[in-house]
Amino acid sequence: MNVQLLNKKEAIFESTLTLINENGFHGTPMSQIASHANVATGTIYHYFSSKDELITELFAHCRVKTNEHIFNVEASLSYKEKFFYIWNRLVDYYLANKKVFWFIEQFYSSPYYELIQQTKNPSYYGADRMRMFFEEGIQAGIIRDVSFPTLISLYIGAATSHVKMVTYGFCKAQKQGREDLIEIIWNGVKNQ
Amino acid sequence: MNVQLLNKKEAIFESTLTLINENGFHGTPMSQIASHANVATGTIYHYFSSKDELITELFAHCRVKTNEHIFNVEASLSYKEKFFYIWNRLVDYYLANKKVFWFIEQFYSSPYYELIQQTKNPSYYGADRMRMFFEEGIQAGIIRDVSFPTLISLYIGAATSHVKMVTYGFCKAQKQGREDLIEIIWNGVKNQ
DNA sequence: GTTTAGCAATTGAACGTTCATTCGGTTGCA
DNA sequence: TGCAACCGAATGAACGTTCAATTGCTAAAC
Repeated sequence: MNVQLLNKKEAIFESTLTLINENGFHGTPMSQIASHANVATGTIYHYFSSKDELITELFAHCRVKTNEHIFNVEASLSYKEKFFYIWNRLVDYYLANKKVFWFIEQFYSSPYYELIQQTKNPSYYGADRMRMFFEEGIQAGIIRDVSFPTLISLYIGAATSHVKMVTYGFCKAQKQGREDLIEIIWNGVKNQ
Repeated sequence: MNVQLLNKKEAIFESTLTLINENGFHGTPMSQIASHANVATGTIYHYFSSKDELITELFAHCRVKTNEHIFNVEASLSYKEKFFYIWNRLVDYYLANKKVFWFIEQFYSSPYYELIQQTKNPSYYGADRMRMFFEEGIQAGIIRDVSFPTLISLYIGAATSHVKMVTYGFCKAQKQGREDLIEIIWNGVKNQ
């Protein structure tokens, strides 16, 4: 697969992301994706066997990209620093890539997600590194032994809620709110 | 509008909720909603002018029902007790009405939400009572003076994330996790 | 160095289906 | 008598997908 082909697939991904953000899964015909990406309708079916596969693969693609970005962290940092750093990287990434954020949100809360949960494709699971990171902190006695879903609910839940607030325009003093949030979570989960 | 009519409208709402949960906004034809609700297709158009209006009104309906439920709280409780009580009511309500929860989630992350944000219909705003409740705590000096979006991100964000975890089947020890969550949030926002 | 075969990439019109919406007619209540 | 509620077949537009035809590239054959 040469560069040109990669570009076409990327263009299809990018157009799908943009149009689904504007019009939703329905309301985004393949023909529209095609013309937005400057390819013919049939070309999409050269890369993806169906609209469902296109959307499902785009989801996996977004997850991989997001994970690559947020876990790109200096090993020399202290655990606490990493705890803050990764969270801020996540919020930054979503704010800078709102289309990715909303596509993932839309996908999670749609029946699509149940479909891919049944498959075993590891690309769909993004939580492994997060789990490892939390376990590292628990085993070192730095954070409390709280269950993984609880930690995720706090850490990821607060990050996504914050991004939603900013996107909806409910959040004026963004910087202060962000710092408060992650500090409250840290204080809640750290030992002592 | 007599009782029979209310029942029909309720039946249409209920069927829409069920089918959209299973198949999404797309994948749920009006004809299917009609037969599931035991009415003719045309009847839906007697109550709603379009599919979009049906979905938008269903959203407002769900929000009102949810708010009615969670803010039904004993005035005699202390602020801290109310803080815990309302949060648990919210989680309970969503867990007992998963279809409502997922419909709201799907709606929020879809382009529908942007549409209704432009309207001035107060039914669509569910945050007012939550804001009042937080302001009450801040003014009484019981909770820290943290911005409203920050409080919402923690309080609602953690609740919805928890419900998602349970629904996805990631959350085994549900009871402990719930208690940990709201306690961590309380400790993070209370004064002293 | 040119030819040629073959396959991947690409096209967009055409197909068949599905779906939101309409509408002319019926029922039932006031 | 009139009007609201209700019906469901009919309509027409939109959409996912297919496919026969074309282009462009690569590499083997000469």
